[in-house]
Amino acid sequence: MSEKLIEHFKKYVAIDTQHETEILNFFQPKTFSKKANLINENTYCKLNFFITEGCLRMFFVNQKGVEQTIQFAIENWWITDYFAFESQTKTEFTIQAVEATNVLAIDYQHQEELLGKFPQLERYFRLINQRAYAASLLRTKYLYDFSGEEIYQHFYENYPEFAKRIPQHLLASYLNMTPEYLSEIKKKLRS
Amino acid sequence: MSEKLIEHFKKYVAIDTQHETEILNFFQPKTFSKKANLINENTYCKLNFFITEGCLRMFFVNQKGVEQTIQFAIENWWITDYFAFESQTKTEFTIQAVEATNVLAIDYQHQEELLGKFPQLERYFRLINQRAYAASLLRTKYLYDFSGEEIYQHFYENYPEFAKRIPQHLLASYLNMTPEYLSEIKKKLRS
DNA sequence: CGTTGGCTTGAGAGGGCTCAAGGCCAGTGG
DNA sequence: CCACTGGCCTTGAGCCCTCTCAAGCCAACG
Repeated sequence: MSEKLIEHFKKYVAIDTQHETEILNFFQPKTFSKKANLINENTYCKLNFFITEGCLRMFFVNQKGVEQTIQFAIENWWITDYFAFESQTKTEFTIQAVEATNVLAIDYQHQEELLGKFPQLERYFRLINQRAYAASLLRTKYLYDFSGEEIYQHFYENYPEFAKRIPQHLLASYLNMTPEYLSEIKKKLRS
Repeated sequence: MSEKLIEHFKKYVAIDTQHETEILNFFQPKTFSKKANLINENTYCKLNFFITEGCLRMFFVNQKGVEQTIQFAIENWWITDYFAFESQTKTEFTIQAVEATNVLAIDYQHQEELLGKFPQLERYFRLINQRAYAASLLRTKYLYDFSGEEIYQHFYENYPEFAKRIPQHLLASYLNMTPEYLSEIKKKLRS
């Protein structure tokens, strides 16, 4: 399971084989069943998660009381509320398992220690963050430019297998529309 | 002018005084007048910019042919299309000066060289990217949760001086609404 | 086999858009 | 220094995309 993380590191930076175990020792493997919460809204966000298997989502409860998913994460992705994680404050988000999920968790102090000991990982995380940031901006672009129908089509064409993997109402909440409206769009596209 | 960059580095990592000049030599100071383009859509995005004075915006032309601003950047911010910058591909965005603006520019190769020579800057950029990413997610949250009126109010309450600094139609395009509708909101809030 | 959660359908409503026109101010050239 | 022009902001009417609300249906699960 843990090899996935080392493999992922190695896509970006060099890691000595002899250090692999030491690096992995900084992490805590955890398993969560479907719908379990990894981090709760309004609590301190102490952990950063690397997903080795499964799928997580990050959501908040909007003014109307409805859960809005702002992010999904699957195998080989990192997820946490970086703002709360870094500043050691309470988060506005909940991170929840969409499926049964295995993660490697690391807390802030261990992460700092790890980065101090293996500075090349600063580069790894810089690149990861940069990508995540770029992806987030692209997402904003789509939300600005596309109608609901186009957003769904775009998503479906680019991630067909993922669209099937998650419940429709979660996809709707990620695409920023009601489940009813998503249903209507799908019907329209079918015909 | 250039001291601003060193100062900014020093907020996050340690820099030896004796290295400051060497570091600054990696950068090229540039000045742009209002409405000048720093990077054009559909060209290679070779530079990363640190703003020492002024204000830039990043926009794309949407399907209807209208410019949509997806980001502003002011003093002490970095801006580029990281996706195109990192992958050396053409960008979908234009970066333009909102006011007369001074920047320090660095191209991809020089940045890599700089990071190789001063690895502590990997940490600096990791933290910068992490913040940018966190901010981008928060922005998405606001767009998901708030109505146009609330988005404007929120922006105005949090950045009153900035709201006055930029033209209204650019603010409208950043807030994802038409200038006409922004005008209507302002009228409503006035009364 | 009954209950519950998720998906679908449909009618009605409204937030935000489009289009078109008018007014105001700043910058430019004479 | 003044007139003119073009860009920006405002107003209003009409419309459409997407939401709300309410009901029905189906599959999964205890």
